[in-house]
Amino acid sequence: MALPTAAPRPFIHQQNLVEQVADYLTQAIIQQHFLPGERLSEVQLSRDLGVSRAPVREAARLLESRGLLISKPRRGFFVRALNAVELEDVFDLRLCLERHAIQRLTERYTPEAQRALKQQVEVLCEAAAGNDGTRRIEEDLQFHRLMLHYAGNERLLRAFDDLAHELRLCITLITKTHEAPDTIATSHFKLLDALDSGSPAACREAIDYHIGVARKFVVKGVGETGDSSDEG
Amino acid sequence: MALPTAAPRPFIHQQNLVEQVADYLTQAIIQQHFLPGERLSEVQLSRDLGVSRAPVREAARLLESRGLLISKPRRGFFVRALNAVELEDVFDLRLCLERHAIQRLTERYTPEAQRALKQQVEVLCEAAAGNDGTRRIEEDLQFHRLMLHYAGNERLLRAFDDLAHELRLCITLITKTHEAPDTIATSHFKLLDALDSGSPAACREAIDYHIGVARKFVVKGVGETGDSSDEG
DNA sequence: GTTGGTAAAACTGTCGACAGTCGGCAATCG
DNA sequence: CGATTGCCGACTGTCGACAGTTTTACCAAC
Repeated sequence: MALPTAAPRPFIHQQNLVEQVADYLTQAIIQQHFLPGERLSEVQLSRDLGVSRAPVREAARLLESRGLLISKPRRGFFVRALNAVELEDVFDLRLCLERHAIQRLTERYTPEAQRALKQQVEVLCEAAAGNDGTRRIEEDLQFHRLMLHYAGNERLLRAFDDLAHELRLCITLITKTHEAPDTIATSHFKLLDALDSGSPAACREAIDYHIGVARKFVVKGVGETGDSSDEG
Repeated sequence: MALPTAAPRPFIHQQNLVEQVADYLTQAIIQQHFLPGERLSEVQLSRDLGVSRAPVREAARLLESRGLLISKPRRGFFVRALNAVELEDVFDLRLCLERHAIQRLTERYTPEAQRALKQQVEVLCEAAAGNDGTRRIEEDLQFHRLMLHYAGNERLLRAFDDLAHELRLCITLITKTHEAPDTIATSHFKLLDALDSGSPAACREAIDYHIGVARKFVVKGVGETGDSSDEG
């Protein structure tokens, strides 16, 4: 069974201008080089990147479908600005998907899945100890991707991946408030314990707690930085 | 809707070419004017529609993000072919989303929502009595969209809308086996009754039953027509 | 100082064209 | 006779350009 390939490029040709532009824009947005609500000029971008407008437009469409950009006809593309309500919605949907996933997972919890998840938690803990905030987030997401993957519904995983782009957006939006390494470890080990117990109720409780913690962190962060509510 | 079988009017005049092309392609795919797995030529399409390749490409990207087309680098776009497993996954995800939605709905079941849903069921029943299969499906989906809407999470609704495109794909794929009008009515009235009762357990049971029925119909249909074995 | 109108600038939507690449076919070689 | 290789056609990826629209800047009037 092929492990899910998370972010950038494990393989495959990167001679694709569209993908390159999309990656560039994604990074730029997540790292806040563009402010939320900011308008992106196609000509400006194509000049900066040294390509024509066609691949820029296609990449922008791609990011629009991922919820990172918003297109307004005859106006152009704008960086998605999440307000508090939308943020709650994102985490609520995440809860919806992961509850379902973990329930399915209890019905097909193979030793292979157990091993892979445990290993990923270790990787995550290692990453959490370091300073690279981006990597910590990616390893965290990768753990959840693994859960979704072993839940045995690829479409469910795709839905999570779609959502993950927005998750990155609002998580890195408040990169200052990051959880302590031991909190992360505890939180994920609880998930593993619940899965090992085989009890759906315990799993549900664990995932509710887990996502609730993450949600609280982000909501708190938005409260501190002030929510970005401007988008006509 | 006048769908061109051989030679469409080579001219579409309205503002948004991309959306028009996307709508045209969506209809054409759903109504099986293109077979699953078939390759779509950009030049051919742009010639037929009387537009340039740029809007065709953008529309194709859009449909790719909706899961109706699949892009292979340097090869072009292919009509998505769903196999049995993917089909199960689609309905499982639908179950995931609607379970969550109906649970939320019980917590905020306003008279307005009640009225709107009831009215939509009546519209649906009326549509079910007629012969227009497409309209019946649309009104059915619209009822569920309303449920998702009144569940109060716009992101959840968007996830459903994304999925709905694939639902249409596999439902109309087997348009012959359509449910009897009274079955549709009964099934939806059960949902309304469950919501009126205010019991989350009853709601969950109702939605599980409802989607289970729909799933069975489609799975049966695929079994009859033979599953469209997929893309390499 | 503010407001309203007009004109210029910038931008998006769309188009046609060119180059690199892929798949298929046929001629050639073992 | 089967496999390999070179060629040909078709197609996608990308580009620069044009037209219509939106935004902005400027100037005049109150």
